[in-house]
Amino acid sequence: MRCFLLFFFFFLGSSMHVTRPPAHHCGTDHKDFSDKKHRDKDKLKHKDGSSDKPRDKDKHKDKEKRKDEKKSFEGKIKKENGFASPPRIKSEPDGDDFYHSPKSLKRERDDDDSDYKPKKIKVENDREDKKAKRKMVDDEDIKPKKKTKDKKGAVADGKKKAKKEPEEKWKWWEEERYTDGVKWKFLEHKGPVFAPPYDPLPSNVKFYYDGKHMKLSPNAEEVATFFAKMLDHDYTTKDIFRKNFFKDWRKEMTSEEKGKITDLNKCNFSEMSDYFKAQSEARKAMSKEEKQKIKEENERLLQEYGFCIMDNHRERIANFRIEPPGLFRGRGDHPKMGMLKRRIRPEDIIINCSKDSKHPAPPPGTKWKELRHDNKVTWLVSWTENIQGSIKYIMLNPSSRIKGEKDWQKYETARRLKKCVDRLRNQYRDDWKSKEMKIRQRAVALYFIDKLALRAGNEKEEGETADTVGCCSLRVEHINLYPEKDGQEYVVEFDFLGKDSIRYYNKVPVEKRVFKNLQLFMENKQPEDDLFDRLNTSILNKHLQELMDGLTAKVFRTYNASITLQQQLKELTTSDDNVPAKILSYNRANRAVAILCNHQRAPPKTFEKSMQNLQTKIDAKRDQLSDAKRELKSAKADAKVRRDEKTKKAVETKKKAVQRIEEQLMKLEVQATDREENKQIALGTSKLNYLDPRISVAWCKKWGIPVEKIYNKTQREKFAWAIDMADDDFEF
DNA sequence: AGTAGCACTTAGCAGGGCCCAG
DNA sequence: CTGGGCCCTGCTAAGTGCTACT
Repeated sequence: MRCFLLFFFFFLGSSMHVTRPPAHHCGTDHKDFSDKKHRDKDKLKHKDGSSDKPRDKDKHKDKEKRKDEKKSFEGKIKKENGFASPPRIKSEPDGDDFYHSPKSLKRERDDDDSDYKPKKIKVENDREDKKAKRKMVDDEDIKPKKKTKDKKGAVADGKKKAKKEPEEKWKWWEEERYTDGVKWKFLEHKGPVFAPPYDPLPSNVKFYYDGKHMKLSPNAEEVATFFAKMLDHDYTTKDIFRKNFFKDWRKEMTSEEKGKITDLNKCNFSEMSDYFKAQSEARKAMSKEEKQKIKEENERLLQEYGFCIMDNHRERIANFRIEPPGLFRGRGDHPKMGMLKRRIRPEDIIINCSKDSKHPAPPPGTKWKELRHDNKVTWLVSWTENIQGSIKYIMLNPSSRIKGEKDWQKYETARRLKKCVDRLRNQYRDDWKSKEMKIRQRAVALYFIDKLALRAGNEKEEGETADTVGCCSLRVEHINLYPEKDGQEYVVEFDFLGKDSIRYYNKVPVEKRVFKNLQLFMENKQPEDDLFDRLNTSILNKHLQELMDGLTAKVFRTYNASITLQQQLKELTTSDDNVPAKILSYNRANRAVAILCNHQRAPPKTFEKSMQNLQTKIDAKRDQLSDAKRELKSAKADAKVRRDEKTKKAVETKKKAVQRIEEQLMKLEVQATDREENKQIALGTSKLNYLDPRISVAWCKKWGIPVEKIYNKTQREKFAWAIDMADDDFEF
C-alpha cells in the first residue's frame, strides 16, 4: 500500500501526476451548459444478494451535458475578493462603527442580567495547576471534563484585565473536557462588525447606457459598482455570470431604470472601473502616517470585536466581520455565479451567548433577528446567506480551546484507526468477493478512499452548485479501465473534478479483484450513471462506525496523510544534513502528502520570473565559487613556496571563504529545487488540516530544528498544544 | 432509507505588508 | 533606502457528517 505513495513521490519535480487544468480558459471554447438531459432520480431497488449485477442500465440522469470531446476541464477561475471598500477612518471616534455605538443600550435581554457581574477572567496560567501533564499515549482518548471550575488564578474584575495580553498562555490541553455536547458554560461577545454602508459615487463618475449618461438610483448604482469592480476578470464575460448578474441587478432598479436598462451589453461601467482603480492606487500611495492610522483603527476594532470571553478566557474570534455584499463567484462552473450576494443587516443576525453575559447590542434603531443561548454549539453569530440559503457563522480562531480540542481529538481518532487499519483492510478485501452488490461497492469505494485518499463524496443538489464529485458520487464517465497500460496490469484512470473544481487525474494499478468489480459496476450503464449506484456516504459511514467508534470516511484522509508524513520524514531525513537540507526533506515529506491529497494551487504568476532570478543568483554564486577556489589554489601554492605565517593564514582565510560560498550555493540550490517541486502544489492545506502537528514537532525536536522553521506564528498558535506536549519520541 | 437542516472542517485565492538584496 | 517578491492573513466557498423527521 505504501509503496504507492513512494511512487507518487518519485515523480516529483519531473512530471506531475496530478495535473492542473489550464487556469483560465473560459468563454470561447467553453461549451455552455444549457441543454440538460433527463435524469431519473429513482434508484432501482435491488434485492440484496439476489444478483451480483447492477441492472440499472435504464437509469438515466438528467445532468449537465458534459464534453464529448475528451474532457475539457474548466480550471479554477480566479476568485474576486475585492469587494470590501477601503478601510475608512472617520474623524469621530465612534463614526465608522455607528452600528456599535455603546450608547443606545436597547438590549432585549432578561431583566436578571441587569446585575450582571463580570466573570473572573483567567489571565495567566497558574503554575500550580500543572497537574500531571496529559500526555496522549496511543489509545488514550481525551478525558471528558468533569467540572470546569476555574478557581485559581482568576483576577478580580477580569473584564479590564482580560484586555491585557496574558503573560502566559493558557494551556487548555492540561484541563479536563466537557461531556455530552456542552461546548461552553459562559460566552460573552460584542457581536459582529457590519460591512460599511454604501458610499455613493461622486457625481463626476458616470454610468452610460447605450452611450448616454444615466444617473442611477443608489441601490442600482451600488450593484453596478460590484460589477464594475470585477470588469478585469474573465468571468464578467461569461454568459451565466452576466445573465445572473443582470437578473439580480434589475431587481434593484427603480421601475424607470428597469424600463430603460434592458441589455447588459449596452452598459458602460468604465468610468466606475477607472475610479476604483484610481482609488486603489491612491490607497497604495498613502503616506506612512495615513497607513499607520488605518492600522491602528483596525487594531482598535480587533480589540473590541475580535475577542470573546468563553469560560473565563479571552479568546480570539476568527471572522468577526460580516461578509460585505457583492457578486457571488463560486468556483468552477458554478450555475449561480454573478448573483447578488445581499447586504446583511442586524435583522438577519442570530446572536448566541450566555444568558448571564452582557448581550451584544444591535446597532441603534435596529434589532437582532434572534438572541439565543445555546451552549451545545460553538458559534457566536449566524445568518442565512441568500445564494444557497446556507447558514454562515462567526466562530473562534483555530488557537482557541474549542477548536484546538476538536483538532486534537481528530488526530487521536486517526491514531486509533492506525491500530485497526490492517483488520479493516483485510475486511474490505474480503468484501470484494461478497455476493451482495452493495457490499462489494462499499468495499471498492473504501479501497479508493484508503489508497487514494479520496473524499467521501456526498450527493449534491443538481444545478445548485458546480458539478464536482468525491468517491461515493463518482460516475462511470470519471474512470477508464485498462487491463494493461504502460507495462502495468489493471490500471484505473481517474479523471474528475473534486472539491473546489480541482481536477483529480491519476492512473493507478489496482488489484485484479477491484478491477473486475469495477467492470461489473460499469456494466450496462451510461457514462453519467453513478459508478457506485448502491452506495452513498451515509451507508459507508454507517458501516465504518460499526468497524471502529468514531470512524468516518474522512478519518482515512487524516490517517493516511499523517502516517505518510511520518514515514517520509523517517526515510528522507539524513542526520548529517545541515538545517536547510533537513528542511528540504521536511518540505518533500509535506509535499508527498499534498500530492496524495491532491492539494493544488495555480502556479504563482511570478513563478517563471522568480525562478529565473534565482537561477541567475545561482550562476553568480557558482562563478564566485570558482573564483574563490582559484584564489585558494594560488594561496596554497604561494604558501608552499614561502612557508611563512602570513601565507598560511591566507590559505586558511581562503579555505573558509570557499566553504562559506559552497554553503551559500548549496542553500540556493536547495531553494531552487524546493520551489520548482512546489510549483503547483499547495503545502498549506495539508499542514493545517491533515498532518498531526506532533509529528512535525517531534521531528523538530529530534533534529534540533527550530519549530519556527516549520510553523509560522499563526500556525504555532494553532498548534500550541502539540508544541507543548510532543516530545522527540512522539509516534503517530 | 431518504431528506433537509444545521454545524463544523477543509479549501484556494487575493492583496498587502514585510523583508532583503542591490 | 527602495523596489520586488515572498509569505501571511483574511476571506468565504465548498466540503463532511450528524440529527431529526418522514
